[in-house]
Amino acid sequence: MSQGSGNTPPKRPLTLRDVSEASGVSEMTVSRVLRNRGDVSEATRAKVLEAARELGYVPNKIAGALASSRVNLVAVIIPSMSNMVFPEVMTGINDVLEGTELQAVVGITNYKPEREETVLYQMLSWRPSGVIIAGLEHTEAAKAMMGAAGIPIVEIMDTDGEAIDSAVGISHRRAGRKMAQAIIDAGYKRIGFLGTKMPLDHRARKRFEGFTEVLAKSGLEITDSEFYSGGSALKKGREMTEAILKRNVDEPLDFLYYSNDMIGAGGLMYCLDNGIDVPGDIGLAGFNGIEFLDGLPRKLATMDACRLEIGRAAAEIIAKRVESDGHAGGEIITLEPSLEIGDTLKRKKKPL
Amino acid sequence: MSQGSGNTPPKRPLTLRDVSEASGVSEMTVSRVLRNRGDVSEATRAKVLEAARELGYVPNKIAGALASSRVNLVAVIIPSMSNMVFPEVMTGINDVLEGTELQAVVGITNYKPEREETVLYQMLSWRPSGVIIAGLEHTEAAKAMMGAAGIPIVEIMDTDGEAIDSAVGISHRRAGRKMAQAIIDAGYKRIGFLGTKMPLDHRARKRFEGFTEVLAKSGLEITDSEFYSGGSALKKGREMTEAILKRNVDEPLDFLYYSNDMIGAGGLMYCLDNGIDVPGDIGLAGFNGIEFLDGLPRKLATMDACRLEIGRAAAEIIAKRVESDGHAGGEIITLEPSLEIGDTLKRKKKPL
DNA sequence: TGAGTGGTTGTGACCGTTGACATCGCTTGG
DNA sequence: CCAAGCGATGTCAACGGTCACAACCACTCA
Repeated sequence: MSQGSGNTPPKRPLTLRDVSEASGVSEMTVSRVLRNRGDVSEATRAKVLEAARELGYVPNKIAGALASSRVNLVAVIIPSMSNMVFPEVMTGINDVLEGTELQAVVGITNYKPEREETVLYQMLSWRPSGVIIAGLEHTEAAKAMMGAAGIPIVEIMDTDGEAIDSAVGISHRRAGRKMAQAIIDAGYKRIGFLGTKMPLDHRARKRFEGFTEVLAKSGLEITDSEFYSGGSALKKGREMTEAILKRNVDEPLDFLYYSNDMIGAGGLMYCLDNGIDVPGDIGLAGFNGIEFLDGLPRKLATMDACRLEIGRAAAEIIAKRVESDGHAGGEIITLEPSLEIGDTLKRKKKPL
Repeated sequence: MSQGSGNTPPKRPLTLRDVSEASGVSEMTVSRVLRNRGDVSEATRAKVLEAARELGYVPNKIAGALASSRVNLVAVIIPSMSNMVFPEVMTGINDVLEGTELQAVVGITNYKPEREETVLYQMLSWRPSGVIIAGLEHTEAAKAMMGAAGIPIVEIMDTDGEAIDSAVGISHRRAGRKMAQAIIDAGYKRIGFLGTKMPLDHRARKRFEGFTEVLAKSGLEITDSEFYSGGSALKKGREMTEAILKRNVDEPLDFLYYSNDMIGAGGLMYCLDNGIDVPGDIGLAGFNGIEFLDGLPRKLATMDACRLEIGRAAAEIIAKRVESDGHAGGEIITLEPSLEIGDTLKRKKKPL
């Protein structure tokens, strides 16, 4: 329990005034130098920078933001950070934002609408330049806040629904349909579905809806299904797969559709460990296209959710709007998810 | 490209003044109501809340923070978000912070010291209440900034070195030593090492150093090694394992130590796919203890890095300091990583 | 020589909220 | 009956910057 710092006892926090006194110019000039704004002679610029460095001055953005009513923050509100999908969206966002003055600030909702509302409120109270938020489903209050915020709002991941302002994503219904069609085309008939308990995962639900819809058109329906929540997705995938297969030994399933790649990978491993021929005995498919799949013994069929691209596009919309100061908005970008057949979805007919 | 909002055209952003006028009291009273501070009669409180809700007023924390010089933000600076270790640290931090007024703000450095310096500067310019930063190695400028910031600083993950203020972590040297000892005790002799190219991953380096140190004491040394950077860790693990094994066919290796669990898992899968008996022919171990391992066909030996606990403890230090307003500091917490033998590290002697 | 010019620097108001303190209207007790 | 006491509310000056504009400084050019 010793004293923290060693050299300069930093009593009162430094301000522009300190730097201005140390360098013999006005605060305004210091401000200009530090922001590279307006003309300042090379001589004074050097003098000021030297003094600032010397003192270890760090500008106070709080004061700056208040005075200029400009905040270079973009609020990013997502449900989770621990499932490989949103980190990649973040990467896309950051890629784009790095080329601008903007800075992302992340809030996590854990898939809880009330939590989302709180987080949104917190973030808006910092008056960010824009909001990127996952999904189209929000509480009424949240929608109202975003509608009234007067800043660009981009809802990401999903375009099956009505956007408040702009949106970037894929149609999950369509993704579900597309996968169903591919499975049907490959000749599978007895299909099992494995996924999260969905009440709050709207995108998984929409995929499921699209999926069953297309099955129905071919006179098929889900033969059995299995749901989970929490825990290690890989392990859950194993367990659920075991459960669903053992439950259907008489008339065995010939395909398993997983609502995400991680449980799909678990299922794949279960099958391989137990000598089940994939895709001979049974076909498998997941959703997301996580790079992680590359290392598996067999490549799981999946559908790329365009995560990186979604992040990029969303950030670009914000950046553009901030720059042009324009209140145009209302841009909707629907990306097309690509089906990746992999090794686990090929059978009788040639696919697609 | 239509107009965004529908109902209330939000021209000028709302302020306390708007609410005060709408409810017929002074701005100060509104402020008090909204912060639950000081005595306000039940009647006015209700009136004010009603007006605020009606208008959709969101307080401006920028102005609030400036006036009160109190910012409920904690800067969290970490190298990456896409490798399963830091997300869990974040979870620990958030767990604790949720019980306080504090709010974490994350900055990502991508393991680049200059980037870390920039991010730190950016975050400090928001005058956060504390900083949680990964590692003990920083640029001189970064150290200077933190030393002079006058707020609690907690360096996490590692305690092999000198902390600026407080620190929470494990000794990676010790972790490396411990693993080496376990491997030696199990009777393995020809040991390969597989890891990241380490110049910037100080913690991996320290584990490596501790590891070789103990080997040396038993008259052993690393027989061969293999390094990678970027890409899917699982796949890289496979590839590197194949490479290192094929390079040593004459005198085969009997153990592979991986610098993280993900490449370890890839290695494990390679071995299983190729009929190599684990741990009979060869033993394997990783590092981190990611839950993901639970789903693998065989449980990889690993060492838990106490990620959740580190996050929690760090957040607690900050919370305590903020609350007590105390400038005590200098607290160092060294956690003890636990060895998990799993299925891939047992052979001649019985382990530990 | 004096007005015009353009680059540099300073001045004072203001951003929206909070802290400290003053004020107001009432109840209370000697 | 009045001072004290108290809860509820208002006033005003910060907080640390930035903005718009004024002022100043050579110089140039007629």
